[in-house]
Amino acid sequence: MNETKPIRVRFAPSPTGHLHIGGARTALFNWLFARKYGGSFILRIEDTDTSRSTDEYIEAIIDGMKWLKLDWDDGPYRQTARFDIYRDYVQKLLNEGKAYYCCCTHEELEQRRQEAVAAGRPQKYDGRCRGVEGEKPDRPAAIRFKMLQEGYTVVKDLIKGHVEFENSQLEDLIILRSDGAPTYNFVVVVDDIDMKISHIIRGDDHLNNTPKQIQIYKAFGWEPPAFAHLPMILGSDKARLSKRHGATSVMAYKEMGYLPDALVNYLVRLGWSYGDQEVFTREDLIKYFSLENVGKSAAVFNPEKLLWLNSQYIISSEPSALAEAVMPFLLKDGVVSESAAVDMQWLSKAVRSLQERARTLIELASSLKYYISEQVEIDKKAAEKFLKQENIGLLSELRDMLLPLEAFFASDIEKAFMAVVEKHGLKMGNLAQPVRVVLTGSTASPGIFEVMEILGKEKVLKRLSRVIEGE
RNA sequence: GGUCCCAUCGUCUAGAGGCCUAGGACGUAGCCCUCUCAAGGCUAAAACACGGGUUCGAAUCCCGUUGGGACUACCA
Repeated sequence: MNETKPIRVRFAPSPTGHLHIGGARTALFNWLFARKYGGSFILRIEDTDTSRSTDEYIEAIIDGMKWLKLDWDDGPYRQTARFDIYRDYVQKLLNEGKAYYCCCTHEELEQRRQEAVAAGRPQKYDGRCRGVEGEKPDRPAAIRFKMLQEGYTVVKDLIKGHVEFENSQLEDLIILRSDGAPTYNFVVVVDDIDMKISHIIRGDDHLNNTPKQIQIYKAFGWEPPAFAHLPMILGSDKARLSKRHGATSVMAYKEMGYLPDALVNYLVRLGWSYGDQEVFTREDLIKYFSLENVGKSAAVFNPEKLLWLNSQYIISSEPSALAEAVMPFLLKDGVVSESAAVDMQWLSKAVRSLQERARTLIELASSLKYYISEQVEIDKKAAEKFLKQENIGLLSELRDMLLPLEAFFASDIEKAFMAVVEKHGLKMGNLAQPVRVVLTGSTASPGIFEVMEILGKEKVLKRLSRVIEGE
């Protein structure tokens, strides 16, 4: 890449909302790039729009980054803390005649835009204040950057390739608002130079901003960083992903019981691939990641595939780690009152039996209920189908066989169970299903002997008796 | 409207001119396994947007058309 400059990349969200799917993917690619090449990953909060930015959203974004385990080496910087720096640079442009005061009001600007639309002309600032350069006017004035109008600007993008823009299409953009706050296209340039960013990896919604920014770099005599514009993430209707497509906040996925590694794995495959491989550890990703394998076209976010990946991560998790991860969900549901009250070794065993049956931690917690709770609520339809009178007798016989058991392992239980089955010339399922309904409340569960072992003799007998006695 | 980007199964993608009878994954359907449900295994249906070139040969290169998206703020 660049032989001389050290690799430094940044994620620069504006705190006007939670960390969303698109932002997280941008952060992830930057993070991977930094980790891959031993560079630095910088977090910079772009809060120059003070009317829309909040401290709560800064916290929310940081929470999201932490949950995804995207650690940064430098920052978070806040642009509102750097306004003096930006103003100095604005002044410099002013002094050099590369920027000018503009007294056009919002209303005037808006009116001229309307007229341009009506006349079918390009909506571009007409540059009327360009002529009246000089000292600061008495009226409120913004400061515009004098955009070069001749020739064209080339963006050499690591993903999109060679992209040309005609300079005459670029307008004199406002770099300092009349209230003294600098604007995005200006501060982003100053910061990326000041923070010695080597590669700007961001969404391709910024591709059109890039030639404007390149002109600002040039006005200062700065060498721009390398650019890499990532394709967008779309909703199912191919429109830009937004709230109406469902959950877009990263933390919403935490609450829905997704594992951060699963979400990271899903996100990285949106626009990037490594042959036919679908599941990657973090180490894999760092090892294999490359901007060269990033695609150019937008990707539709597919919740089904994310769900599948999550199930894969749940299956391959350590039961003990999963038990820890599911605890907040058990507490939230009131299944357990305090985590200290749970035997984690036992819980891990219960979790292990459910791993390949739960796609999210919520599903896991939900199934765990029938292991943990004292009694179980029996599904009405399941009861109608399997708890008929003739089955109650079988349950009673099974209870009699279980009663004297001293060891209550699956193998012991199976012997008792099979004795009843064989005595009546039944099939396994004839007894397994009624027992399953009694013990778990539903017709679907892990293997019945395993369920019984995990529940333990006491709970098993209690639940059987409750049904046999018809309470 | 203008500027820019993009275009392989429904979706994510492999594919860097002959390895393509277009591969994998999710989802869907069927079968196997089986005490249920999963997981797992096998199988199936499913795509190179269209039209012109270039070439002995094009999913791959070029042009156009169409379609989608982004930007077009004193938002970022």
